[in-house]
Amino acid sequence: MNYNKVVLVGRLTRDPEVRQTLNGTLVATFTLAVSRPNRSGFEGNDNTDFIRIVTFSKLAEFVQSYLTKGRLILVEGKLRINRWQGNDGQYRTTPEIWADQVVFMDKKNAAVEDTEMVEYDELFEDTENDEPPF
Amino acid sequence: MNYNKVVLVGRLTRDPEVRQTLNGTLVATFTLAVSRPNRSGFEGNDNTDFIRIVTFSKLAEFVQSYLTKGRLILVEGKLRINRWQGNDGQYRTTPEIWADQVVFMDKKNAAVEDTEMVEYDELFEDTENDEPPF
Amino acid sequence: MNYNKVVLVGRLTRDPEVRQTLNGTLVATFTLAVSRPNRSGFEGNDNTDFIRIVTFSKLAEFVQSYLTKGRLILVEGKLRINRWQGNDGQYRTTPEIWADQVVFMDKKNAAVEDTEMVEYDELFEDTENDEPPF
Amino acid sequence: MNYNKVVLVGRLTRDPEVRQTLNGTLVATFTLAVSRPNRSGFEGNDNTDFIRIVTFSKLAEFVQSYLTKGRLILVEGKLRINRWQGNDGQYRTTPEIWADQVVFMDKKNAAVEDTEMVEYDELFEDTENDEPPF
DNA sequence: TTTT
DNA sequence: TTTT
Repeated sequence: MNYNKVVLVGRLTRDPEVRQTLNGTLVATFTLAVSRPNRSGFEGNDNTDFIRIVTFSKLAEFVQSYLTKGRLILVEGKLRINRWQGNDGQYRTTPEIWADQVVFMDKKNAAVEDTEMVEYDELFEDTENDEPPF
Repeated sequence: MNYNKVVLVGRLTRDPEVRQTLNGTLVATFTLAVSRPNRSGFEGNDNTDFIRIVTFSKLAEFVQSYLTKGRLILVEGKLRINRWQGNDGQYRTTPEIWADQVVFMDKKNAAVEDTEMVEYDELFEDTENDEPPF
Repeated sequence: MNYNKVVLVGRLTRDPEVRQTLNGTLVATFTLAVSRPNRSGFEGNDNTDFIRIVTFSKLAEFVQSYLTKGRLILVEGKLRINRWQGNDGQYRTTPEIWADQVVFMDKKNAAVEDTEMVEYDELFEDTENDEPPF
Repeated sequence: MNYNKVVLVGRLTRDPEVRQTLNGTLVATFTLAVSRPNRSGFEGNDNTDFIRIVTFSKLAEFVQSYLTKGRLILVEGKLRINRWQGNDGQYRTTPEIWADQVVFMDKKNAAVEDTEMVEYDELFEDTENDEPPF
């Protein structure tokens, strides 16, 4: 009965960092600068949220291959709040987005999801006629 | 550079209809009644959008097994505008949502995505310590 | 208990059309071409949804002033399914998005919502100190 | 060219806290427990994100009047990452959602936005006929 | 610590 | 009828 969805558009503050988990899964992370619209409805750069994005597996490969500092992208994913205890015994809380989709917004033609793409169109090759769909 | 996302919460007007494509893919469809909030910000049932939802494969199985008339659900997917020609030669346009996620909102505990779930938590079993995540 | 949200990124197929309702409200409409990602996860132009967008009042003014054919924008709004009876007595159904936010994706610096922007930052000018926010 | 949108469904961990800013704006805050779906696609309560929600003005009044511990709600808003310096000189980062819409998911009929509701339907009273909308 |  |  719960749901968690985030959609962000912003720019990478740096090139992504790539590492691997113990079991070999590729993990690519980066920070997205998402500026807030100001009073006039137009954006300023005075107020910006810097949001950590985490990607895995195929999507991490895509990130590693195509994303670089300064690129404008759309990220879709889930907000996760990590809670951990510092050396001083205090609990801290750090947010990150576990992305499941990345779309370029600034150059040509690319979007990738963290899933196998289903070939929907192929399913219906036989229905190219004049019948209403329902 | 394009993106298409829809999130709806509403009730099934009937039990889903299930069929199969020529190549054997399961397809389950149903109509979601999504009422519009009225002037006071509270909902009436006088104004309602009836939106056709289409699901495939595993998600269609889930829909077939669990969804029934009247249930309250959240649907996430893509808006598709089908365009087809009627017997009178006129073009018509019918909208539908190709769902990739369904979440129950009215009973206990269920959500299903049209993808294999990645075992994110398992990836990090080794990192349960006091280090900050970044 | 219902909810209806759409987020689209695509290009205007033409310049917006502007008109007024009987009571003087400005209405600007246009069609957004939203192409579907193809099998490789990269976009093609073979498959595109053409989606009618409707804006009112201030947002319509913004659309009239800034949007032109070919521009890449993000639109947020609600999906509405209009149902009407044709001359032949048949019922038809046409979808449209009633937008409440438009963001440029292709040039510099603009986003507008169909509401007065609240000056959140001003509310907290007094809290610029070292205290945690909660 | 930036965008920031979050949609969450979860339960209040406590009754909201209400306060006022120096200039008199009402602020209501609460924590939303959003559980993550587990491997089978069904939810467990072992893994939950606890997400701080902030509301202002009219929406804060609504929250104060209607929301109580345990209620299931949908929240729409923006993700903000606050950065502040602790007594130890260390920088911390705390996430919160600045909500602009709240919808009940567990009882009857309510949704409120942080804006004046526009009377769209009234605008078109004169168009209740058999004409296609475009 | 940050992007345009 | 359609955008890049």
